[in-house]
Amino acid sequence: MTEARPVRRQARGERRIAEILDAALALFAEAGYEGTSTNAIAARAGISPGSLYQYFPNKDAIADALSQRLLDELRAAHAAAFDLTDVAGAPIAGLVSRVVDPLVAFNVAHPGARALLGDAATPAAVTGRSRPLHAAVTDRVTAIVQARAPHLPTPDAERTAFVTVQIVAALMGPIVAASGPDRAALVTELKNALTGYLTPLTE
Amino acid sequence: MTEARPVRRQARGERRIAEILDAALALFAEAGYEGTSTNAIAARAGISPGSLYQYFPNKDAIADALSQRLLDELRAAHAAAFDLTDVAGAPIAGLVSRVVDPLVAFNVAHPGARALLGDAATPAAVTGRSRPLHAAVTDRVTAIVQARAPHLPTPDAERTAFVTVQIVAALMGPIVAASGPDRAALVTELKNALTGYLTPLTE
Amino acid sequence: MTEARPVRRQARGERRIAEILDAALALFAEAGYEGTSTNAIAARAGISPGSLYQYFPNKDAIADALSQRLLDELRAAHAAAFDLTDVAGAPIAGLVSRVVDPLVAFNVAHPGARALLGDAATPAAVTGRSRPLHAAVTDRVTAIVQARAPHLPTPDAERTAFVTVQIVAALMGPIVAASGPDRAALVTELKNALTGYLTPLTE
Amino acid sequence: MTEARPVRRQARGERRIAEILDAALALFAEAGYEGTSTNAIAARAGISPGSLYQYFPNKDAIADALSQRLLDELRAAHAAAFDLTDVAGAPIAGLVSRVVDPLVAFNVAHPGARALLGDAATPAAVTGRSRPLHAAVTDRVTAIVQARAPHLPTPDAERTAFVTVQIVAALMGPIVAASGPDRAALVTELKNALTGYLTPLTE
DNA sequence: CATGAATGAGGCTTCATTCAT
DNA sequence: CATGAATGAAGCCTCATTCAT
Repeated sequence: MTEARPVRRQARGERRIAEILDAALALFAEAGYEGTSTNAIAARAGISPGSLYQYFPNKDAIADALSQRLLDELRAAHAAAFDLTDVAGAPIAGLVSRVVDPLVAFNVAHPGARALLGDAATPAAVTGRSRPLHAAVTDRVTAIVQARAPHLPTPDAERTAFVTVQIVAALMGPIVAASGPDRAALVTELKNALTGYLTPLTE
Repeated sequence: MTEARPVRRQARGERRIAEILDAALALFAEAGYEGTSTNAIAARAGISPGSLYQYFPNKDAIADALSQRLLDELRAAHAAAFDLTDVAGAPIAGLVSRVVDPLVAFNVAHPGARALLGDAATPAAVTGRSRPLHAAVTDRVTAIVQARAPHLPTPDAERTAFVTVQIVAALMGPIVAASGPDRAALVTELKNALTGYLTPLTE
Repeated sequence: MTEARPVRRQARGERRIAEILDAALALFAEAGYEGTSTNAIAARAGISPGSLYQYFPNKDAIADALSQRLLDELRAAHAAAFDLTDVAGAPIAGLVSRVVDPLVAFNVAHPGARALLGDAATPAAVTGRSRPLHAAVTDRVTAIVQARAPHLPTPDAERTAFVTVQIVAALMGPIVAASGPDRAALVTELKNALTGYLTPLTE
Repeated sequence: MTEARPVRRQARGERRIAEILDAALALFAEAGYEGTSTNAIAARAGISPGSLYQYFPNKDAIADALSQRLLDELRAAHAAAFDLTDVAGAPIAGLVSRVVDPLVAFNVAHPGARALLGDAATPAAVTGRSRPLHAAVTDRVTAIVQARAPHLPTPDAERTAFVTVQIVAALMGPIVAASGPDRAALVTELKNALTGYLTPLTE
């Protein structure tokens, strides 16, 4: 019993954090980062404004923690769906599917992730926050590109990965927003675009 | 005297409006839409806050008018650089260049257009504002797609145009932000991506 | 008429500033610096919180401006009541009266000046604000001390002035708070203390 | 078992109280009364906020208890260093030293006492708290004054004591804040001032 | 039609205090 | 009696918008 407490306490704390991040994620998705007030996050999380600050020192920290959480989830999801061992000679189209499908699933499961993925289009300087999600995904894609096209100089691989991620990010919003058949169609387009873009690199 | 005035007044009014939009464009580029205050716009435009509201009913209206103005300019620029008459059998790569180059030139000339182009990634619901620029560009691209691939059903052509525009928009930010050689490299990537994406449609 | 406006405008602005400072002075006197909210100052000044910030960038600036205003008034009052030309051989007791009386009159006329005079006892580090009033008065007293006791090394004169001002400041609160006869008695005590302290320096 | 506990409990309680007051004293010295949060006091005392309120009903009560404790300590220190039996015909300068030295020692040993000594300059009405320390010291000084100048009417003796204490308090801050040689110089000045002030009373 | 002072709601954050465990 | 999460009022400040001049 005396041992159970810290656990339960800690558990409660982590649940609270999760609730706050859930609330923030939902609101960021609805109104963006700037359009979401900390009081609104607290209210949505079912706590008082003061409580919010027991878990996060300020609004930015919430966004950062949310980014981190999404990043972890994304990493886990992607790792589960994709391993780098058999990339070598695989056909591009298949690779693209294996990269895109988990990403789409993830984003559909987490609408609002995009608000943190941080408008690819918006310079970080403007928002004042970094975009760890983006960077992490780009790193991952760079690795895949280099595994598949080993002859490509690193800077080129990085640029390719960057462009790829931008394209994916650009279409993820519409994909998430679309309903069943439209979504599938957009996903197909995305894959076609990526395949068309990446195929020449390996020839 | 009473007859001469309206003209001059109107002229002055339009100049004022242009100045306001110039100011807004610059500030949106620097700090984003939310990060830009109407007072700041007025100050940059060299007028008082009260005067600003003589020309625009609210902040959103400024963004809308700016979108419209950019749209007009873009349309004009694009029309000057591109005509639809010889699209029929032209090679895709060339077409892509003819579409992309003026767009890049336009965006480089108008950094900040992107703040209005409205983060392709950000649903209009979030910003609360529509994205006429985007829609107009998409229409234009749809026309080109249909001219080049007449057999494509209209919905497909529209989707293709949409995806194309998303891709362009997604890379325009980095392109504008990049310096000389990096910018050129990114433009090349963009063209490659578009060419890779669009070529299969005509086969 | 067209010329009158800027003047009236400016006049109104300065009146507003004066009203704000009056309100701040009264409230600082009642509740101290920390105990006084900017909203309270605005309310007492009969304006909205927002208006307050049209004239001052933040709370500290109000305190600083108030210090400056009090300083100016004090300087004027003291200059009017005291000149340095005949200090040389004057008897200390008379000098003390000539210094103390205007100060007392000033502080009685401006209760609350003390809140800015900045609790001699409170290190500036704590309040985060400097104490220009104090410094100015000390400078003035240093000058008088050096005029009366020319042989005194400067550091000693400065320390003497500092101690003098501390003593005056320490008793000014009670003096201002006291009623007629008690006040007079305290003023006499203050003068006696200063005379007793300063007389040996000139022998 | 039930009988043994109360003692230990009480002992522990007093130790807790002492720790809280220690923490409060340190923090008051660093940041002043208003600048010190109860949570900070609890943290510094190594307990939880809730526990703090088990010992004190509110923040003011902490300050009051601290005042009381300082008062007791001061009384003890002073009683040890000074007895009233031989005051009668003693030279003023010596008396002053015997009063001032323990006070300085005490304040140096307890920086932060001043925050409670309650800015001599700040009316109690402002802080909302009384100043028992001040009152007690004044009583003590009144007794000394009356022992040394028996002919002085009580009200005069009280006023003299009050002024004396104000002067001491006014210089105690700078004295505590000063380093070695500067401190000594200030202490000398303080003694000179008091001697100059008090000597005439006995003639 | 210009001006710029005025407005006041609302945002982020702190903190004295309470309460469930 | 300890804990520490929870509370919510209040503080400072910003900004879209209005209004007197």
